Amino acid sequence: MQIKIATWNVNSIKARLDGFLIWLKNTSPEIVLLQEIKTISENFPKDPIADLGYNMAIFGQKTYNGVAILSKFPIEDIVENLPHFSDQQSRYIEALIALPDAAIRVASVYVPNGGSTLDVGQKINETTKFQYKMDFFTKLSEHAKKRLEFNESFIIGGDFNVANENIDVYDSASLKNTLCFHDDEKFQFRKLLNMGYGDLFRNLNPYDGNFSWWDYRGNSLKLNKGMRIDYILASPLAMDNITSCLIDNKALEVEKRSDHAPVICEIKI
DNA sequence: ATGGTCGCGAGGCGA
Repeated sequence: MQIKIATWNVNSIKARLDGFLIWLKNTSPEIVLLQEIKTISENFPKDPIADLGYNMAIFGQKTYNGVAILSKFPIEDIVENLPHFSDQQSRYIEALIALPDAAIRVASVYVPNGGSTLDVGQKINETTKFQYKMDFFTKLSEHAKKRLEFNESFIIGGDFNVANENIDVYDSASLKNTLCFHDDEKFQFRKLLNMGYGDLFRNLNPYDGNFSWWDYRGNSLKLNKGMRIDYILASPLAMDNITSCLIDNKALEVEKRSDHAPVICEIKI
């Protein structure tokens, strides 16, 4: 069988609900990894999503952040938060999806934005936010490394808040070492690649400079001044069975759009 | 231009 897995930073599930439900019905992924749902779990719009045939694992938070996993198949072994990281913010949820004749582990991750980089003249709390981002990445790497010992299909999708290569940003020269394109952030992200996880979009589309996020400000989407900061990463075992990966820009052709586009992959099971 | 535009929640913060 072949299944479709999508990741999407929706920037509030409630503000996005109408368009999201249409997209969900039309796209019909077997598994959806959501970030920035911006609601506590109790207020997540479960009913209309369940009506479309989805089970849900929701790790919400008031006002900010919040991640979730939707699945047409049973959701088991749910992990909330990165192990060994006492996080006040809801940014990581992982689960085992029980497919008919197999299982696949998936995670939805929302890496901290970082506030600003450690360049000269930044405020103390801003450097704290950047350090929090670095710490989060370190714990994510440690956990991802440990998961490789399972030797199973493991998919990590989400908003990593870093563009990895020059073609992943609209102007690599002017953005050099700015937030989300800083060498320290790339180093953290590349640790995941170097230990064996594959960046699906980049592996299947080596030269495509597509973006996944555009700032609401400055008419960025129309000018295509974006960055590719949303990824689907796959463990080596899963990597061998990926058949496609695309960024679904059409999902942003709605009145109330997110500032992120979904990323969708297909995998043979 | 130390701005801009969203979402949350009801003023200012976070992105």
